[in-house]
Amino acid sequence: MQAANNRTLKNTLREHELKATTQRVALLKLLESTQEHFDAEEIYLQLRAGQKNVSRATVYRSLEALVEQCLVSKLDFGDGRMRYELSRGEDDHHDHLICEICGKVIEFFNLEIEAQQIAICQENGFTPSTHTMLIFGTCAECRKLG
Amino acid sequence: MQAANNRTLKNTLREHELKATTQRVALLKLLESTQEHFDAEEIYLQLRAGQKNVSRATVYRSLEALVEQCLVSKLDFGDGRMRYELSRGEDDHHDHLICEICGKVIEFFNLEIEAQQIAICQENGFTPSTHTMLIFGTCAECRKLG
DNA sequence: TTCTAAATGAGACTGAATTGCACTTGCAGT
DNA sequence: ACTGCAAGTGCAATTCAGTCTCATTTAGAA
Repeated sequence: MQAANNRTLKNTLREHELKATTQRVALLKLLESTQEHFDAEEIYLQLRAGQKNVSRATVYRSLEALVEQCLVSKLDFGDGRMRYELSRGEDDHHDHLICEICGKVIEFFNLEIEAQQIAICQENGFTPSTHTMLIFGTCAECRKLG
Repeated sequence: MQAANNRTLKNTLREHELKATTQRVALLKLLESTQEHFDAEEIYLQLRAGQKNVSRATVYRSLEALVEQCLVSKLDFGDGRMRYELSRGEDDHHDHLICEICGKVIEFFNLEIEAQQIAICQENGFTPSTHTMLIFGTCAECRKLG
């Protein structure tokens, strides 16, 4: 949404004890500029297309560091590639509807489901840390076209 | 649970238009004998340990065929390997709690969550086909030991 | 028993992700 | 600003799950 400038991005990185390298700033900037869920290769290609010199290894290592600092979320849509999205803070949890036709991703959050999850964990003496919920199917647009 | 004999397993395969090869029978028998969620490599090694000659390619191809026939479910626990479990029929849907310490998997089913999922899909004009829900955390035993 | 489409085995191959190592750079301390 | 060096990067080699090719074998119908 808001286009944070490089200074802000650098500060964000430093606040999380990460060196503010040009590669990391460019990567964060890219993720900030989109609502899409890119995979590592797409991020690599986008950065290259934007005249940034980055290697794949750096993309992977930077993403790992950003995920570790909770600045970025790593998503597994079950197709063999991990996706990444900027996380909007600690309390930004949401789950995903994924269109099997066009690949579109719709985010959602449901308090009732979250509550039930906690209840289920309690029933099983289980202490939850994270959870993921994916609903696959067909989005409205693809349904019309189909 | 019940130990179906080879004859039954062969019939099951034939009912699903799959040739009842020794490899497939052995694979089904293995899955039937456990509540664990093996990955392909574990299945391959178990079959080999049981003096069955099977190749990795056959394990993968057989699992694919069995999943296609809904005799087996393919599960993605997000660690880069797919797990497989015998499915107990069309209406056997359940989700999973996964212990991050010991790897134990607890199955659960919650009608309220299922209902909410349907509601969410309707709100978004989304037609669901399948869904997965994983809750990661620490199981009761590991919590005690921790 | 014979025939043949389907299935298998062995190993080459793919694609995402990781690693080793030499080189570069952000930045803290002067 | 300059310097030192740990942290970060680039490249290429490697790993690892899974897929594919193709020659050989086999289930099961005729």
